[in-house]
Amino acid sequence: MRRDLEPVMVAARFEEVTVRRPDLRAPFPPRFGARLVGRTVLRLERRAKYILAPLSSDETLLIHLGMSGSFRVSPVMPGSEAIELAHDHVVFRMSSDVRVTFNDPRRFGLMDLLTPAQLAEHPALRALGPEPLSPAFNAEVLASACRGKMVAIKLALLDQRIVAGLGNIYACEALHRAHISPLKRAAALATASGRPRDTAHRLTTAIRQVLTEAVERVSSRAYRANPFRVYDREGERCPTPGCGGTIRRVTQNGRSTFFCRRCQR
DNA sequence: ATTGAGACCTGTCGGC
DNA sequence: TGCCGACAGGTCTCAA
Repeated sequence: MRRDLEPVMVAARFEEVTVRRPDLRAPFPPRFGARLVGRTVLRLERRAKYILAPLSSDETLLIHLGMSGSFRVSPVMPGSEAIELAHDHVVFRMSSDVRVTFNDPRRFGLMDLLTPAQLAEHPALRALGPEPLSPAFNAEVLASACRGKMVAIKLALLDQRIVAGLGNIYACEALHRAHISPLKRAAALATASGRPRDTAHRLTTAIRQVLTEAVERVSSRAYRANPFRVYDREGERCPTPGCGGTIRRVTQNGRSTFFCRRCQR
């Protein structure tokens, strides 16, 4: 999403902001539109699953897609009306002559406008753990964050304080690649037998792999029906070479986990 | 402090 | 065909 929006939003000005439905996950801040119009987007950054857009006003636009949010970019054609779909909640008309439309059926998404002080103190942003694709994330860091944790490793991976930006799909996919059972206690990572940190190392490597491939797949628009090895594949054969197991679905804290009991221990 | 359950909201799908 | 429950890529709050 960041890569899609960057070319049309960075260095562009908000010409017009339309809020059709001001109640997403949280209410919009006061004078949301008025504080955007006339401002320029300096950069588009991502942190975990948030997009941050620092503006020429020193405020920062904060965006989260929730479960069902999406953006679409369409050219502004002189004399032709914009197409409006169900659940189009926010429209930005930019000086780059595009419309950027936020669509979100479930309205779990979020848009906020933060002053520098609010940005620095933002509780959700402050609590985030390391970015998984940055050098700050490695086997030592992961193992140490998991030390003493009695929760299942799958749930620890979804905890944004431990690692930032992993969701249900990629937590399942990473554990499968690393051959680690999602049911194992997180603490077991820190005390795994064998070479020191071997398990944690396999997991950090797998996390980097699944995320790197996912970003590549999405930004190249090489879409397939189900590009995942285990997610939403209950009952299918495990894709691990020579495994022969069957993908199972279990529920952990109300979320589905897909894994192979045979090759994930 | 940690953990699990429920809440938020709408759409889709499978079974009867 | 129509209804109903289960489930969905996330996060927050509350209570034990």
